[in-house]
Amino acid sequence: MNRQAPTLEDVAREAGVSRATVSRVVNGVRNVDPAIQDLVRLAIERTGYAPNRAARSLVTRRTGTVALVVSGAGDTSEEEQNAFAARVFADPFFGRVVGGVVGFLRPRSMHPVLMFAESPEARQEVVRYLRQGNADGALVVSTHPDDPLPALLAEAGLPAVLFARPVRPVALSHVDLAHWDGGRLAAERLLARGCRKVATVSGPWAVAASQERLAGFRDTMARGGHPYVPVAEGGFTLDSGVAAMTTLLAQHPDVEGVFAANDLMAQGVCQVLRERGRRVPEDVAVVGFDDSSVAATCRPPLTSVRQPVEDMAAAMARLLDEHVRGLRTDPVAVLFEPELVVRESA
Amino acid sequence: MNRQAPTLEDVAREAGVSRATVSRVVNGVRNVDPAIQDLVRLAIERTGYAPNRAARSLVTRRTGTVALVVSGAGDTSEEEQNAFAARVFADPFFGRVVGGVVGFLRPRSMHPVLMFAESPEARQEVVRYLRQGNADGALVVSTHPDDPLPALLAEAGLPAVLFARPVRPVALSHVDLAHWDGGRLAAERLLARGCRKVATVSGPWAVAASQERLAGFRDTMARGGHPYVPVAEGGFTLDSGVAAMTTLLAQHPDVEGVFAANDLMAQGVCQVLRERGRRVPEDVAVVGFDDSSVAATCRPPLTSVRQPVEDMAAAMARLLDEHVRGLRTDPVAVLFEPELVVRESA
DNA sequence: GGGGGCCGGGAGAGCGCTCTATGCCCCCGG
DNA sequence: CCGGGGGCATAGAGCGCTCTCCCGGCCCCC
Repeated sequence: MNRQAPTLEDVAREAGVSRATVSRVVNGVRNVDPAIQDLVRLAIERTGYAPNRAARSLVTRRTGTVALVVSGAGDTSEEEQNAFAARVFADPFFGRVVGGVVGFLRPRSMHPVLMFAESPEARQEVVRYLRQGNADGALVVSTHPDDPLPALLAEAGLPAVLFARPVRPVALSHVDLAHWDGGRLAAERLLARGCRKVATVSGPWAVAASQERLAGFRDTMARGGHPYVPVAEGGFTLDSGVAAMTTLLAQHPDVEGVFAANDLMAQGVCQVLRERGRRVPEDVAVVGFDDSSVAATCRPPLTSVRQPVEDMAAAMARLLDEHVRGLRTDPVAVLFEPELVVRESA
Repeated sequence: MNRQAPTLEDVAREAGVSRATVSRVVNGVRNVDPAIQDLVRLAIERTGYAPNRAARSLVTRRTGTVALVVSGAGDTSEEEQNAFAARVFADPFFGRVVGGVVGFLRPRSMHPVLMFAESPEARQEVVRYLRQGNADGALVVSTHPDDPLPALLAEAGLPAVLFARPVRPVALSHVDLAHWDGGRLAAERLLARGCRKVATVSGPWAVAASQERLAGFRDTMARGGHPYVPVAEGGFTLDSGVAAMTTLLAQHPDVEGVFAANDLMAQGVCQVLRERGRRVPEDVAVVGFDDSSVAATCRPPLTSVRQPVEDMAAAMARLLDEHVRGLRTDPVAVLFEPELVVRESA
């Protein structure tokens, strides 16, 4: 690539018009004589012109880029930083988020830049990145309830949208699921199957979503005549599901139905049950949460409460776009409804 | 954010020096009087200055951004496009690639923008994106051997580095694994365990890596006195591993060792074996490939041929950086050595 | 037939930064 | 005491684009 990239000036000269006219054609604004439009388009074709985005965004103050930030908790050690990305994507959830975000951005010729904010320095880097005008705003997916990044962004007045409602209120828009209803759906399914003895593996206490799923589940079970439901806390990982179910089974060997707060843990639950000689769903029915890819590949395939992650991620991108363009100024919360997907496990 | 972001000019005024001096301090070049440096730094602090990247890259013709492209095959239908991202990240492999890339980029204040090129339009978009100067170059991970993107990039003279050697030679640098040696390591392990009857689940024929892993495995088995090794072709997915193993087991019920060309398929292999009443590794030893996260979470944990994906990804980023900065002009191939990680499955 | 509005196009001023050319000042040698 | 040189800062010219004026011509209406 020795030859310089053609500029607006070159195209203008080629077409025999002014820079401004070419710019108008490129951006499709104002009325330009159709004949001249063709002339310009031809010149663009001939010169192989591609508008320089740096120059454009220098004046428009827009970049067409958004930061997609996966934000961790406090202070991840230096060594763990490299593994953070791999760990994050080990959960099929994030692939779906990326898919949803890209689905919205692509038709608009926008692009996501991937950032990880699992340490104080990394968080500062995110803020700096946005302040420098590298991206128009941030889509933040927190893996930890105490994530300080949202507050940092709000404080700096940077456009951002969160996945899930933050524990501490922050002046940012977010999307979320009606977790309580998700818990309800799981309970209704187990009740409908006639399960008498029911237990649940919840997510981490500190996570609001865990609490709500649990509340929805318990309230509904109570209404169905089962006021007491044993709970074991998990950490949304397969291993934690195994551990929680092992505990539950020791205390309640006669369990007939289990609700796990995500599919990964439900998979662990199934493993433990099978190893202990219980058949799923004949002896014990299992309901998962998320309807992620593991729900389908699990043995047996999991009945799961579907979280429309792609739609939620797309909505995040849409909200951010509206904030960036000034179409929306006040923070807003968009709530999605879960749905029960019945497979074999319950 | 109503107040305008401070500019170099503002800082210069605040510090009582010229724009150029502030620029020198910010970029740490040339000799600037230490006293004045402090003065400037103080002014930067006070004004909360952050250099505008668009303006900078307009003159430096560098962006500090690289495109991380996951490139598919031919023409994915419109509906599938959204799911492509999710499918891609369902393979733990990509999470590791992202981790390796970010590990290299971050210390240099560079960032990856995620792109998917699974349709002709999407490929054009990648080329356009780079030609517009949105990113300095591309890191390309192809999921399909016939991927036309590398040729497109080479033709346009855009800096790019590939993961894995392309089938059709292309004037681009790439990193790759010594796949043949990987196959050899798997064979040696099964031979050392005394497996007599051995079979293998290969990757797709069209993929060069599959061929080489298979060749290394077969050649080594032959040298060990087993000239005939049954093969079933898989597609690097869990389902395809299940299907392939089902076929193999039907034809060779007395199999004692299985080499699967990646961990996902090895997991499928283990599932089938367990369902058919075979114990792993007591009855049948299983060796996987990649040493991905599923290798550790699989039951039993998989003995696997480790592919240093993070290192390879980091090397891609480093090569791209060298190409972009003109430190390297001719394409180069960097080869990595696999390593056997012994767990329980073999 | 003349004036005002409107439409299509051009000129030029920046956007915020880098970097070259230039100038100032001080120190040193003759 | 003067000329020369080197360190350190400044001035200013762009980088490629958008966008606000502004101007010329045409149409329409009175």
